[in-house]
Amino acid sequence: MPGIDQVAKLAGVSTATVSRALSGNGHVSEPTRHRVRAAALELGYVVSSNASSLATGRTRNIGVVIPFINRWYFGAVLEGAEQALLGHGYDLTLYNLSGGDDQRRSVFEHFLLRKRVDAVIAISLELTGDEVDRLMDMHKPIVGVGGSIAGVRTLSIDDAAVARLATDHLLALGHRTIAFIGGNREYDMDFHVPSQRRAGFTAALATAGIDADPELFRAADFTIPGGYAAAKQLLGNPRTRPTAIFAASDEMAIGAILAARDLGLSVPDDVSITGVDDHELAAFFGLTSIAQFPALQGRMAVDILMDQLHPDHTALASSNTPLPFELIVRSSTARPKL
Amino acid sequence: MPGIDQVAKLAGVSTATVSRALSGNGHVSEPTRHRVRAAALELGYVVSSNASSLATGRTRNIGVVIPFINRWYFGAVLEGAEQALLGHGYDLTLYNLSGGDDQRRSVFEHFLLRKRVDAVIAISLELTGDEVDRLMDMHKPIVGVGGSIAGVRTLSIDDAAVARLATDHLLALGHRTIAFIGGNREYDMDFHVPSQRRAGFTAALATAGIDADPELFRAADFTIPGGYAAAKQLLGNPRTRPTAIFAASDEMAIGAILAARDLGLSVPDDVSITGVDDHELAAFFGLTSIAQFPALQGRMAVDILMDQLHPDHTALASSNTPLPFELIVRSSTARPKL
DNA sequence: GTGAAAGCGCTAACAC
DNA sequence: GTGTTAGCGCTTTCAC
Repeated sequence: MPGIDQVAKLAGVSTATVSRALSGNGHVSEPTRHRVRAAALELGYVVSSNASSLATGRTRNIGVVIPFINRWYFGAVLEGAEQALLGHGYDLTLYNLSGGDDQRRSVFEHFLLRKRVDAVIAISLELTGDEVDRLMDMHKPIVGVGGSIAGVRTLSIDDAAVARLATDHLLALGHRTIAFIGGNREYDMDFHVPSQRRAGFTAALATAGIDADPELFRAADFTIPGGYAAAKQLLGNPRTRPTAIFAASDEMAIGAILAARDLGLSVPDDVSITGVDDHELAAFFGLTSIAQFPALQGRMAVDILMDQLHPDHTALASSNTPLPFELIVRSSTARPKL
Repeated sequence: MPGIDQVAKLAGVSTATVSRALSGNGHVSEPTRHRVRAAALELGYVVSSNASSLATGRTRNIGVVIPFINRWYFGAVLEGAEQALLGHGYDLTLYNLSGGDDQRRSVFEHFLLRKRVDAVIAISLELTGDEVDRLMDMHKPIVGVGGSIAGVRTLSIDDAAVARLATDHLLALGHRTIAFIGGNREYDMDFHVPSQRRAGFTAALATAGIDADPELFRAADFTIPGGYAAAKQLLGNPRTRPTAIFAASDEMAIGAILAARDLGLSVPDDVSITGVDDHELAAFFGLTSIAQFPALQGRMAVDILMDQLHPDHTALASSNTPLPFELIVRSSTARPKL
């Protein structure tokens, strides 16, 4: 493991020059730069990020805090962020907060504060004022994805608007008896995504002059089996069966499609179904969905951070940037049969 | 951001004592230890991991290199590793190698060598001799999951045995015309998992005195849609239709179940289907599967690393540890109809 | 454009 | 059991 001094010796310059030549900070003549590069290459020299971080105060490492890894949306955001960071020469340190409050506290109190990261990206996590303050105190930029956080730059889709769009699509097709599969309490913790989607759903119905029937609401856990079970309940009773279902996630919508099939109902002839996410399986199931673009969300979070970390910094200190979403109509929705 | 010297001042001791008291290395009297802890707490002091790493040469950070994030198996291994590392006070830096050769090279040449990680876990990646050497040169332990690598401590299931077990299950039920859905070249790159599973399949058939019919083999991409398409081909022709399908992954097996349903075939009455993984959806689909335990695999990899990093080090330098697997029989397999 | 030297914040000998 | 001190390997003024 050669050090900077060996490179300096080999190139016949000082360590200061090596540092400048390799980092691009400060002026070095072309010939010198070349000699240094050659020497570094020959020795297989790679800077020690610790020494460099200690000297500069910057780590080129971003902490990403995320509640799940193995759910499509979260994995996709993570993937997007990872690619973007790698492209900028940054590392990504992953903190998966699936372990409850203790773990969350320990991550915030010990891990993130060790000066190991330059900034943090929080995915679908509503940071507490205290958590934000501690990071701010250390001058660590934060960007949140998936909901707005007081005092923090965030990116999020307008969940109520998403739900309204989905519901309006169903209404426009002529549906009047529309069920909603939302989330249970556990999933409402952080940004109340399920509640907000339900609110948008209810609002859209209200605008169309329809009262939301509490019988047509089911809570589930954002998974395929959860959506399946909820839809079975909704669709099983022929007297109260809705002509359409809006599920707050594509996974649940896919579960609903499978439930309809198992009940001998045809989608969309007997029941129209729509979800949210544009999950990788949505096309396969012909699922009409409201796309949000998780990989893009990850990349955007990184862009904002880079902006904040590197002094072009036009940055608005705190604000929420709305994220794009888009109705993708496939074969799971149609006019209701007369 | 208070430094160690401030803590020292407040506690009325030297920085060395603070370091000892906080890290647990070296002897400090109980009262002193308490005073130091109290001072640290009061100031909100957290060690700078950079300074500490620079001084000790250890980072308490592990690099994890993984080809996919958003596939169930990989996500689960990652999750397992992450939990285990957090528990040991280690950070996890994630390198997702989905971007092709250039990215892979850059990760190995620049990122992993910056002395930022103490060790690396490679998931389903067959490291080249060169990649191994460079890491070894830096005295960085490596553990591989998912296949054996020359000179490296690895954990892997015996893919051929897994396939034999699945095939034997089908044979024991009385099936004689069994199709195999494997992987295409792209998925065979690293540890030849698809080829090995195919070999096990063929071997099991041979033992039963059956020649594998090349018409009953289809390559797919380890996804649900891929398995669906392959199964449609296999099951569509009534003259050549197999009575059972063994898919090299649960995702493909689930696709096959859906294909069978779409063709009006009953599972398992008309066709038995089995997969590998015990995917989180396997139970939902009643899929018979060979479970491997990815989260456990991640945890085991971490345990081995901890062992290697901390001087209990009974460690066998290089060897492959077989991983457990287990047949889980559900409702997707049964005797063939006469 | 380049070099000398003073840190960055901590740890680990080595003394006492 | 605790303090002193010399680094760990870089970066960055400040001179020249």
